[in-house]
Amino acid sequence: MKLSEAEWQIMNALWKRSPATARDLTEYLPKDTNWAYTTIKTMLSRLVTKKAVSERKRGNTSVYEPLISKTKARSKAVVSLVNQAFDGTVAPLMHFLVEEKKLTKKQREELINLLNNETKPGGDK
Amino acid sequence: MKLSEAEWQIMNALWKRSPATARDLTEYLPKDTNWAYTTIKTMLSRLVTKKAVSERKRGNTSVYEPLISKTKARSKAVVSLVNQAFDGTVAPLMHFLVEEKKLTKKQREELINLLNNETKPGGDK
DNA sequence: GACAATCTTCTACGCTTGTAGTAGTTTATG
DNA sequence: CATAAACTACTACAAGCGTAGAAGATTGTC
Repeated sequence: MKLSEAEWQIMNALWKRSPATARDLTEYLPKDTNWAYTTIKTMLSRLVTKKAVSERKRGNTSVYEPLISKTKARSKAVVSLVNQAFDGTVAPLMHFLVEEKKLTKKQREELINLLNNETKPGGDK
Repeated sequence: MKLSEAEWQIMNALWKRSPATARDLTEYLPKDTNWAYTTIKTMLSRLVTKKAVSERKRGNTSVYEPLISKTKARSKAVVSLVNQAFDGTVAPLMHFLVEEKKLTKKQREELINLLNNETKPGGDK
């Protein structure tokens, strides 16, 4: 299941504020996202169809919750990008990031740290 | 200008083999891409319209060439991903890559090296 | 209880994408 | 030259996406 751009917006909002009604979401979407209420509903329905989001009724109002984790979605997205644009392997992407994106000294140090600490177990897989 | 998935395929082929006819491309596309010749032509036309590829005639045959660099396209793609899925900043993506993707010892060392060598100048911007 | 506010479900519509067929034009070949 | 092979330009068409309106059901308020 691949998320479209607009769907990412919704999911991002939902990950921030989990059991949420469509109305709630309006506040958690980027301020420059001026979607009609029904647009949000449409996106939510589509996400429900895709099984990316669950829907449950409280009174006559739907309450939504993500069914896929942010980590999972990110992972998918990264894999797609890598396959599409980086010959299918992560290393060139890393390379690219390190070379192209000027990291601050701090960021660089932090990464080096991360890299030195053997791959840590667990996390939200 | 954002490239679609299929467009990436074409561009990747074109970056590998630059002045190329549609026919040429068939050989540079992933072997599992069994597109009809006219499909490739359609994609190329669309890319020409988008100004991502140039078209010039040799006899009655079109010869195509990329107008945007791979680096540029990659950059765009990374920025999109970051905005969409990583809160707009590169660091979390790096984090993610380092944590989620198990890198080999070698890759890790290489990266540390990269990180230590102050951001080098130039490259194909 | 009547009216307003809110929700929900359906329907819509133009644009992009993936994929390709058709018909007509050029070129190569016996 | 006649015919085949290769190209081009145009058209098509279904699915997905971004965006939202309309009509009907529910609920809150005076």
